[in-house]
Amino acid sequence: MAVIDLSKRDAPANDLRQFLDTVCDTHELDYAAYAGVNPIAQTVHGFVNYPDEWQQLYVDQNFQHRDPTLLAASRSIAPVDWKRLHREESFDTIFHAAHDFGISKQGLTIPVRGPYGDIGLFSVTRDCSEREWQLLKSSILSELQAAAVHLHDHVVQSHDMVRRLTHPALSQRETDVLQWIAAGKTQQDVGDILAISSRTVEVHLRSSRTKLGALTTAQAVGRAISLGLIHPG
Amino acid sequence: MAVIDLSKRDAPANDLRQFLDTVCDTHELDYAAYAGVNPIAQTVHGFVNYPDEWQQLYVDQNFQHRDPTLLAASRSIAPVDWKRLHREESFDTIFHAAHDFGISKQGLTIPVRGPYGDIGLFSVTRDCSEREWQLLKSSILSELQAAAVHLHDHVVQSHDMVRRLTHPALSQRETDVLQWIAAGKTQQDVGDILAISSRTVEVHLRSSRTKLGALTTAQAVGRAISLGLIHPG
DNA sequence: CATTCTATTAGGGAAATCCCTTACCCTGCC
DNA sequence: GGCAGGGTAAGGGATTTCCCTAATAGAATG
Repeated sequence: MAVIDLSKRDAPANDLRQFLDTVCDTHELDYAAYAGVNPIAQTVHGFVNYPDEWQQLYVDQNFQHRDPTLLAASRSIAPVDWKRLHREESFDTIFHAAHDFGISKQGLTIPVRGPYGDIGLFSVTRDCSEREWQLLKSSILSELQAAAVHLHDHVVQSHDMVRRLTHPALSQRETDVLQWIAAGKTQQDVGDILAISSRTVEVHLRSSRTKLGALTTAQAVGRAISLGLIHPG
Repeated sequence: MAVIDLSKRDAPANDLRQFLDTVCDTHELDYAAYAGVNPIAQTVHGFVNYPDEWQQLYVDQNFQHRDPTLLAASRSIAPVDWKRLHREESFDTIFHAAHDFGISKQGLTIPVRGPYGDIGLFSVTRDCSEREWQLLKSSILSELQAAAVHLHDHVVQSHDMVRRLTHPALSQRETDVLQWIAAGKTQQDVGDILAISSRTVEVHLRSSRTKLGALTTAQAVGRAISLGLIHPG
């Protein structure tokens, strides 16, 4: 098994980048990429070994917000073969450009989730015939999945992402209020239930929205549910 | 939290039970177990190939609430070797009892998370020397991780199907609107995005609420997310 | 011990949502 | 054909939410 134990190293970006290279070398892959999604800050941190020019374009164009491989994988449990996305319009938009940099349309993305809503997305590509790709995939998929878990675990352990997420911390009152709102109560209802003014309820809601990075209460409810902070009512 | 034995309810569970047996046979393991945690319904769905008597005791004693292997794994990204838990008091409490049924203290639990807060916990055990265990573990870990993902994906897929069948579908427009609302847009924003009046957006929202049995849009968003009809924004 | 930060409480006024109603176009059923 | 039902679209007016401001208490920091 060709998994480097990153946890035994001081590993900022260089080691992660090197880990991607090692994965590619040992598994006959062209490129590998890791993207860590922080759902609260709405940020994506990535490490890739794609050509610098493609990397630059990708970032400049904000592709991470509409990359169908990332979107599909972030909604899936199992690995997503990009073949499933070939029909989608947005796929062509991005991979037509990627092709100019020698990046294949053949690849897959493996999602890994942590306990605080954090998502790691590990992608690899390989330019070859479809039959070769299927053979390669089936022979290395489980090792890639293990590598993805390893990678995401390591990034979350070392990155400050975890510190914000492990203290996701809605206060008791904020959780109470949001839970009742998710249960379909109005602010006035919640005020009556909790024996406080509806204006106070609104303040708790506002600070909940701020902490969750949500623009509206509806978004905050959705996010809190997906983070396991409250339950759907 | 109730434990539901899938093997006595759903038909496909027999396949899953058989899958556990296969994993044990091909990887020289004693026992395997899967527990699916549904944070919304507050239930644990499990199937195992442990001895029936142990299963019975486990359920009767509500061990799922304090089983340290499940607790540790549900907070971890990477697989948890039970060795790490041997010091804990709660571990002895349960595994002293388990030992009477021929279940080893040597094992590991692999967590897998889905996009809606759902967690799958896949555990395997093997009674052997520690050195043998380490060797076995390193040789099959990645395959076990892949198996865990496969299991959880399979379980969630079949449950989703059930939920989708018993719940009314939202129309395309309703889904569009609700998805944008969940992404933090206002009704006016959504109207601009979809090139319709904000009043029309409101009508779609209202019929979404009606169909989902929700009193407010926030509740509808929460419910739609938990039903997998839209994604958290 | 002063200071800063967060949690909790709340009011006035602007902004957005929500309810009721109308309208048109489909699709399916008697 | 006629008609019921659902999807889509929209306006007027009542209700609710949201933003700004502000006070108090307790915990953490220096």
